[in-house]
Amino acid sequence: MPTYQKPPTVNDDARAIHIYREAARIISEKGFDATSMGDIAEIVDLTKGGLYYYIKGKKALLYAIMNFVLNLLEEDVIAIAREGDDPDERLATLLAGYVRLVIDEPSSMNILVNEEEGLDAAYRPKVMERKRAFTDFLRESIVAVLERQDRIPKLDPNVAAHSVLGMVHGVVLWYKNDSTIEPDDLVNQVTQMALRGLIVDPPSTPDPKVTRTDVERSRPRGRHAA
Amino acid sequence: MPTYQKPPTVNDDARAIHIYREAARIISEKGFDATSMGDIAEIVDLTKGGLYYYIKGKKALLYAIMNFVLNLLEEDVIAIAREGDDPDERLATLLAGYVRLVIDEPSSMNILVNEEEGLDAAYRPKVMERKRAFTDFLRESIVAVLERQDRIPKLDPNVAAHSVLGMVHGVVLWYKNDSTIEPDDLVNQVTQMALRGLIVDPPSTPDPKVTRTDVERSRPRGRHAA
DNA sequence: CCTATTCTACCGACCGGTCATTAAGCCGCT
DNA sequence: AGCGGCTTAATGACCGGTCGGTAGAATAGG
Repeated sequence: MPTYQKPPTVNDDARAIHIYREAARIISEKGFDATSMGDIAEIVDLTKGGLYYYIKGKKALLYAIMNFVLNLLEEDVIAIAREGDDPDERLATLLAGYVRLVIDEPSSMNILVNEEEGLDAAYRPKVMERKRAFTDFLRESIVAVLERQDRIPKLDPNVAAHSVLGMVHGVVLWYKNDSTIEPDDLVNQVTQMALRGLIVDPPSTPDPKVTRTDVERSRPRGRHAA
Repeated sequence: MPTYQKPPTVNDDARAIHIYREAARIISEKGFDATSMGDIAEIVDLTKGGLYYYIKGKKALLYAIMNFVLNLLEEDVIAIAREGDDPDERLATLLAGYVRLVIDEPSSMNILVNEEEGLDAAYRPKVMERKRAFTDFLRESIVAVLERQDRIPKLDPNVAAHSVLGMVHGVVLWYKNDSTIEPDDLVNQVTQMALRGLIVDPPSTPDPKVTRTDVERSRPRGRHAA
């Protein structure tokens, strides 16, 4: 049992993060199953064996990526939306923040949404619970808005919530940053479309300053994190 | 060049169709890569080898499933929407038909949307072209509607089209037929939500009689079809 | 300051297993 | 007898994961 503990070097951390991000990118492109550990090793200039110095296993890697983006979701989107009092404003903030997250972290978000079957059975419930918490919050926010209107025909909050989710998740499948439309514009348009589907007279999209995703705060930390 | 053509027997055809549909179901549940030929053989009561009497290969199977649902899309959704003259009505018909298709054929639709990476490079362009044609038609239908309004801020037709697509595709991920909401209801609500996002004063959802998907007309035909 | 030891970061070979695909042959029906 | 419909068995590719080993940097001892 060594008494000396080496302080964590900056480089270790940077290397690990680099691996997580590159892995997320390639997994998002090719799919989890179709991406081999060799593929991942190659793009971070390691051999497969070397990769296992940083990564516990393929399943753990997937779980780590999902946790990374779930942290962002809770800290930078949900928490901020919770601060709002007015239901309309709250929903608008929530939606804008969520769209921004999808734009800022398309790879991880894509994986979170589309690769749940690849999760280890031991991890799955934890991820599902956190996803459910978000869906619940979104649905409640929608209900609060719908209650102040008398729409005919009645809109089922569950249908509404999932429709909005689908709309936002779809962004990851087609939006490329180099296209003609700016990220801020996209956030605005998608948010407005969703709100108009729900609210008769929606507020304008909130100021983007509060919705910018803060990557640094939620990255995976330490070796074999997650 | 044979002069005699064996007429297609009912049984061959029925068995093949059964295989396609069961395969679509299980692939949609577990994902294409995670579904082995053994899995598919098992649920249709064959051995892996026996399956190859009906199927040319795994890639061809995927391609066949996609073609099956693309045929439905073109024959039962696009064609009918094209008949409408009024832009608002046309868009409403198109959306309702598309939602209905997603509800009627969730497995194949899920595969069409989410398993494109698994396609053989030789097949991919053909599938992409047909998907693009649908997206184009949807976008044009949206443009025709938007042109009659003066919305501020301007809605990008591309953003609008893809948002609507995402919304509808999302249905497949959460809607279970045994839930409290009826399929007709769901078609109505999703269509209305999408239209409200686009149109100030949308028409009501069209009569469902014209939008019921006709499976028999677009199934894969013959041995090793596709 | 020099040497011995330990630790970090990584390599390359390899293993057990799974998978898609194919070949050869068997069985029952006509 | 012959063929359609199927089974059994084998093959080769690939994959996730393990392991022994090692160059070199860091640390400790004298």
